[in-house]
Amino acid sequence: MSDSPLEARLAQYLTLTFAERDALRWLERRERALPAGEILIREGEATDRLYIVARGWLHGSVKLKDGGRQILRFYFVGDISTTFSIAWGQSAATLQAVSDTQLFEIEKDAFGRLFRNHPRLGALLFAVSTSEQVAMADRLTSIGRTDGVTRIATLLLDIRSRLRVVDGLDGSVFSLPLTQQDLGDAVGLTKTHVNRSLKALEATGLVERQGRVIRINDVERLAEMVDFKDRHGSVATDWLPPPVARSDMDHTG
Amino acid sequence: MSDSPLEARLAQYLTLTFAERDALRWLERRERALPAGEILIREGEATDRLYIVARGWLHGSVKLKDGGRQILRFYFVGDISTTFSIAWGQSAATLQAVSDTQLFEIEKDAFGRLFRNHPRLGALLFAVSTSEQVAMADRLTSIGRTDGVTRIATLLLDIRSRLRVVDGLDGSVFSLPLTQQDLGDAVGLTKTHVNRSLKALEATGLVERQGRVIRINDVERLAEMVDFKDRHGSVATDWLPPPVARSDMDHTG
DNA sequence: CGACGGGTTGATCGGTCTCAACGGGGGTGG
DNA sequence: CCACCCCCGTTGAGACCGATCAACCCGTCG
Repeated sequence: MSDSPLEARLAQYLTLTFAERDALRWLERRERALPAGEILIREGEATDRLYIVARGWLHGSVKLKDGGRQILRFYFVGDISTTFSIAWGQSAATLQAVSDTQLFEIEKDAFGRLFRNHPRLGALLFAVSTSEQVAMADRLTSIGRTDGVTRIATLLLDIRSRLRVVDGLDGSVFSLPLTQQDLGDAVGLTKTHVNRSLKALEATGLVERQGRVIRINDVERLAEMVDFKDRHGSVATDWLPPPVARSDMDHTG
Repeated sequence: MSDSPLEARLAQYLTLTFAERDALRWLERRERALPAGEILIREGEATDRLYIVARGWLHGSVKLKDGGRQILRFYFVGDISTTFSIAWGQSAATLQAVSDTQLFEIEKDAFGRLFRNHPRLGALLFAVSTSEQVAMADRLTSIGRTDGVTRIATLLLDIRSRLRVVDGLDGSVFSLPLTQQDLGDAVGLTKTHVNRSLKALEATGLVERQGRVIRINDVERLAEMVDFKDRHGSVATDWLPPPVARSDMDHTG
């Protein structure tokens, strides 16, 4: 695996300097494979590591008092698992591979040095993190105020949109290796009702299923119907500080 | 108003250098008052500004297709309104003052320069932003999977916890200048059901109300009952890069 | 071949929404 | 200064969405 997922992601927003690209690749040295279904880290477990997704995807979840589970977000190629671990010495969520996954493992220290050596990247990562926060706010709205069909449709559109950015997914057909229970844990429905909602979605003709392969027949219309906003397309970069001069190149901080 | 709210907030996590404190104060020059109920910026409106809360509090909300409203988060003293605006040229939410508010207005450019001149602060702001994201994830869980009483109780505990950090609130009595409609928009309930949930909460004896003043009689037990986790207490700073040397002091970037 | 996990469907229950009405308090205009 | 009104809080009755409980099917795997 020679491609750098994080570099590829950030390069979508910004033309990176050689030094910046170098620094990003420097982070991505310790590679690790994680088969589908395996758990990377558990809620509450101590850690000083972060992970960059290089292939496949994962989800982050928490256990509820009543034994249930809430899936909080998904991690796709180029995402960094800072959300639930960087602000504490332990993980605030359980990270589990949805599909076969390839990861780069990095120390929090090295991530910190990135802010020091490449402040423009630090600021860009801040912006990306913020856009993810807005995406989570959208999910909050979806879960809090809309019915089952809308929640499911919104989730499908969101996942498709992410896979598009990340896998270069061209059309509107994608594999969704989640059980209906998983979907329910993500949108706050029981598996029973997820099933009914999926059926109802299919009945509109806008979505088709064949096993765990999803086809969205009319993305525009479905997005309009459920008031979906794509937050993953772009990020403002006009406010970023200039990149550091070449002579400042340095990995050690 | 001579105190620096952002400096005070960040100093809770870290001993700041003189240069860092200076840089933070440098951001807080353009002051602005906003009376309770006034709108700072509307969803979709173009902006290149951020705001630091110096006094009072606000909330950020979005309009729904059906005419409803979802309150996404609250902003307290020391918070920066980066969430809904820094990643785009326009605001993703409407910001409205809950109480009489004092703000510092800053340009996104100046915020960007902070990453350049004081990378340690940039990294710290990243960490703080991430912890807010986890707090939002908690709300997602609360709204998605729990009943009305629990949602309201969780919201009350969260607000109290924030006011504590920020206003030095000592006990468990605080003023809550929100209508029951507002509370409903925050937790995803109708005002009718907010009222019933509040009544039910009072019936447990754990919470009292007198008008819009709330008293939580037994914080521990209530937190235990609704599985509330306080995310605002601390932030890991061991991974931050070292502060810049004194000679690097500079506002212009 | 039996066990198991996931998908599907039906029946019933319950929490929340909707619709509706009323009361109180504070602000406004006469 | 009083009357009105409007917003907010409160309470009730009925409808509805999604949860719960339960059963059955199917494919896979041991």
